[in-house]
Amino acid sequence: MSATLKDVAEKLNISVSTVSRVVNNKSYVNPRTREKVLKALGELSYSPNQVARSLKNKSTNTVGIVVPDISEDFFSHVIKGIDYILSHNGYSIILCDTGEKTEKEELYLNLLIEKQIDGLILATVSKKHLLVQNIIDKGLPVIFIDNLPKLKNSYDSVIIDNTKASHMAVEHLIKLGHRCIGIITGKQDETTGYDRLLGYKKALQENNIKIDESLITIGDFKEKSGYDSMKVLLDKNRSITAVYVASSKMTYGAIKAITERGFRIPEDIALVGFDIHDPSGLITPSITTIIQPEENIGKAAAELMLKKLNENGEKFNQKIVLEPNILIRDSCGANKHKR
Amino acid sequence: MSATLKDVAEKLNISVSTVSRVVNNKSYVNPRTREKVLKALGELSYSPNQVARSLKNKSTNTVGIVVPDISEDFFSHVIKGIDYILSHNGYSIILCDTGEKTEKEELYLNLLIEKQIDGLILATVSKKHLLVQNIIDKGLPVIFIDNLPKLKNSYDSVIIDNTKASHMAVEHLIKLGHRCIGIITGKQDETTGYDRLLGYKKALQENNIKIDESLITIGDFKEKSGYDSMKVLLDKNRSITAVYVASSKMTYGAIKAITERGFRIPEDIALVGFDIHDPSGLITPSITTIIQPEENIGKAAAELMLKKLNENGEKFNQKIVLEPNILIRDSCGANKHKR
DNA sequence: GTGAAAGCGCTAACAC
DNA sequence: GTGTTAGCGCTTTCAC
Repeated sequence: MSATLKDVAEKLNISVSTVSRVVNNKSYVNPRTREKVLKALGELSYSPNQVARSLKNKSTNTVGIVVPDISEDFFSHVIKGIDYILSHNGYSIILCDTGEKTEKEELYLNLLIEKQIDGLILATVSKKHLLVQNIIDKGLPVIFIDNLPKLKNSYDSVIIDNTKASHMAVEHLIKLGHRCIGIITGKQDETTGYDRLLGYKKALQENNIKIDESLITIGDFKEKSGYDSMKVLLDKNRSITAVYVASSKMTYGAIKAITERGFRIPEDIALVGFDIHDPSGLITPSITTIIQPEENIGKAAAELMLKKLNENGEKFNQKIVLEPNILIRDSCGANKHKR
Repeated sequence: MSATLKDVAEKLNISVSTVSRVVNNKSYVNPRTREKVLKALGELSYSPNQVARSLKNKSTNTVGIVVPDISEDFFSHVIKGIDYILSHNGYSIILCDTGEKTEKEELYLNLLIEKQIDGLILATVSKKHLLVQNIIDKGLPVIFIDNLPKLKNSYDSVIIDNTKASHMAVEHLIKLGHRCIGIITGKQDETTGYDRLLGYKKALQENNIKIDESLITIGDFKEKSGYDSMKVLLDKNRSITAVYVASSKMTYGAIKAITERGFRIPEDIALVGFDIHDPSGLITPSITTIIQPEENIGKAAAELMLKKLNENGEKFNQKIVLEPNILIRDSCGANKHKR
């Protein structure tokens, strides 16, 4: 076992409070005793017990992070950004991967509460917000990322402008001459899915293109739904010349469907994807895509968290909206296409 | 604030110990009082304070995970595996991303000690093992993954058979008729880099191919070093027909170098990469690659950790070695190639 | 079957 | 400037 304040105090025949004072650099301590203590601290290689501190201080310097899938590029990068900021400010993170399961999310939230986290950053997949509402009501700082819940009051969040993201993607296709543009978005009870459809519609309307419901498909952000939706689009609407797919995995699925049906990208179908990273630079054709500033989302969330943690008790209810980017690569070609 | 045992006890005019007993289901409690307590627990929505428990029990049910870069596919998948197993066993994880910095690694290790973690899973980048040696000597369960340190005694680890991985890769190239095969491996003071070179040499020797030092290059697992090393290989050795690259990022770099020099894969240079995932299936040419069973590495590490945690005090010093896989795709062609 | 009491390691009034 | 004390919320002997 490692040494405690008491051990050090006994060794020097002084009181624990004095030792505590030098450890924490609080209030004056006689320089001479201070020296002695410092020396003893080193000799016994004292290391403060944060659990005891936490119990006393009612603060663990820990924030919980709950995400659906840590192996997704998006989340791993967000987490990297969070950890970068929080670790520089004396906080550590307890990471929880829900595997996109609502029940697991609940288990984790309860566990985190028991562990007395100081704050929570949450990418929720749940539709029932009772628990998280309780947590917020209790006064624990909570910041939502990625997907936003429907709660009775406003709350803190860091997201990208999903409407704008879609708008950018669809604008791009329209500028290239496409008018019959399909979309594969996410479920409409998730803000990400909803907003991404909204931006699509807005872009079309602004360009006086009639919205054709047969060009709209709803997936679940997973690969198979992208594949299935794309097949539906190709079958239902023979004049489709372009498609915008609102998640990375669905994009992969959609591309497989397009290829299987014997169409070429971008010659037959132009495509804008989402969150397509391609670190190898070898994806062919390279995919024009919306990119979220993941690490910055993480950093912004962490900074907002620090603010909430410090200006204790204040309710900010900030909604930080970062700008998405569009990365123009080859999957839309450069010119007007007709199929 | 949430209710404490004391709150519940006072409400019922009984002692905290009784309440504690029903919460923990320990020793007999009169069924009638038990009922009453259960009811009160619910009414006050009691939630145990794990910090207090931890202080008392000297166990936090938390394991620290320290990795160089959480946004790397390899680590994010390993972590997913770890969390999957540990969360099912009542443990949570504190995640630390060192950004491949030795100093940051040390900071984190000290922090984790202060937070009184019950165990540590570590992918170290450090060459100085003083601190981690101390941690092990203290009796804290430590498991190494990915890269292994040189310590005075044996220790627990979960890795893949890196020698075998290289052997498989090079065998594959030899079978295809290549005899002049380059390698880009990692630093020789890291076990990963060393073992991967070892397997390369073994495969050549077994096939009576003389080892040519000009075909061996050492990178640092990052993209640029793969790029630079490949250029060196192509320049130094005009008869090279194949290359094996021992990390994902270096593979990307190497491919860029090959392309820039105007060579084709696999026609001019056959290539076997490492950890190339390609969820899109769109990388062209698709890369034949060694694949590590990441989630299983994580799961194995977590299970070993649980074992150490439970059979308290025992020293296992197990070295769990998982099998790598080779995924045959297109980057080696199918036949004998000469340049 | 239940309660009283000590103590985990620390901090922070409050004395002196 | 330093020591004494109480207490954070919990578990666990030890009595009764």
